[in-house]
Amino acid sequence: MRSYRAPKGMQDWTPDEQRYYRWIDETARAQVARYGFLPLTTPIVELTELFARGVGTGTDIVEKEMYSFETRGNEQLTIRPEFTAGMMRAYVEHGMHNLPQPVKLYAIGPLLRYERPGMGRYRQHTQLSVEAVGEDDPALDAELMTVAAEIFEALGIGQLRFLLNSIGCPACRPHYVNSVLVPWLEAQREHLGETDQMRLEKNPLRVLDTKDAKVRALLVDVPLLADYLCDDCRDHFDALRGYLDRLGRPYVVDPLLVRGFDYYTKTVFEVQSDALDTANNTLCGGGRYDGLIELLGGQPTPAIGFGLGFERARLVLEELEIVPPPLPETQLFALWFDDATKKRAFDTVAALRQAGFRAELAYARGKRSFKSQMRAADKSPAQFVLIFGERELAERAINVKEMSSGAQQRVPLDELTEWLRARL
RNA sequence: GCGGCUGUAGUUCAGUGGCAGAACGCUUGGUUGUGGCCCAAGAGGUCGUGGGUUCGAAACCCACCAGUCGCCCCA
Repeated sequence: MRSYRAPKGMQDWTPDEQRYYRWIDETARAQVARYGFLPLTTPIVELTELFARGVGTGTDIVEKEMYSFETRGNEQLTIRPEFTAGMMRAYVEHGMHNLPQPVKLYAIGPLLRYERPGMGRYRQHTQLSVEAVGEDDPALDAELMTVAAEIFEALGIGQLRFLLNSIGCPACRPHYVNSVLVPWLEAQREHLGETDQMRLEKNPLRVLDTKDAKVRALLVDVPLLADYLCDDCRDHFDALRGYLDRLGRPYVVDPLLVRGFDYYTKTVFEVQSDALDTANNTLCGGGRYDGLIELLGGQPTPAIGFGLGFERARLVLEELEIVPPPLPETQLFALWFDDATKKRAFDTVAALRQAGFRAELAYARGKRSFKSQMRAADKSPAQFVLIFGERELAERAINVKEMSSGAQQRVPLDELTEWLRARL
């Protein structure tokens, strides 16, 4: 029989790896809570139409990366490829515009995208998504970028690059794209590679994001959106930079930074790490999406959010040799000699667990040498080994051995709990 | 989806046409009740999968699958 593997681009989180994800999860929750963000859990699937409309029919995600299916009831559903559309659907559905604004929400969970997997890119991956809805104050933009930074700092990850840009709004971007950028790019058309020519047709802004070195060189002269922003977008961007400067938070304005979702307006940002020398070095990406909620049938409502990838954060932690705090591990390990002492060990371990200790028993179907049991105890993380012998059985006591020192002491059973509490 | 590289034990890898290997890890034992070091024994592999070439394939050829690097795109 053939053995099974996890589906392509998907991975198990083994016990050894759990500590990374638990730590990232707990750290993220603690950091966003300091800013008043509250957890929101949405379904892992939504109507396909929600993503088509929200993310944009022209995007790669909607065009070729969604896990979509039809239910027995003929609903067209899609496993979420991102969080924002579903969270905004929930905002509208639950009338959260009636709450004090902004409504600050976060979600953590798996997303699925049918992509070609590689290091740092998986078909199923995990994100923290942080969204603040109902407010267009650039101070909020600054705070959102800051909380992202603080999550990484709390994890001990430094050496990050914060890239920032404004991609304008429906009042100014179309004019720039149609009347300035496209004509300029058309004039350079012969120098563009195949993919950049395609982008020029489909999504001209993305040509700015090219990895083609020749095109990048040309782009030093490209007219920048920054010079064509409307007053509102310019004021917003200037104010955001002012707030970031007040915080002393370093960032780089990258006038060529654009992002893949159709819904972004004004602020876009990315956090990259030099610790990852792959192409997938973006740890965190986000931006403002002031038009999305109206697009999904709600009142016109400004909003901003970002996504932070757990798998990539973990890769950086490993690369930097940052070891997460351990999960709760076994404190006590009980050994025995024969049937009678094993029963006493079994009972005592059960009682110790009831008392709140993490305790394990040496197992064997029948006999097992004491040495073998002691080796098992040595491999366990237990600090103390509880030894149940015939002599101790008679005296209603046990020997407690501290593994780090090898020191051993006889403790009456009645006093065991107290004795251990004083030491663990 | 396109192109390059790589798939041998749980892990890291050796083996380049002639018996499937090493190290580490794992299990058990090393005599009457004590771990780490050491010693011994053992378990664990359809050599990624399927086809082809050959007297003979882990090795050579093809396809597929998976991983990885780059592109596309993204966390």
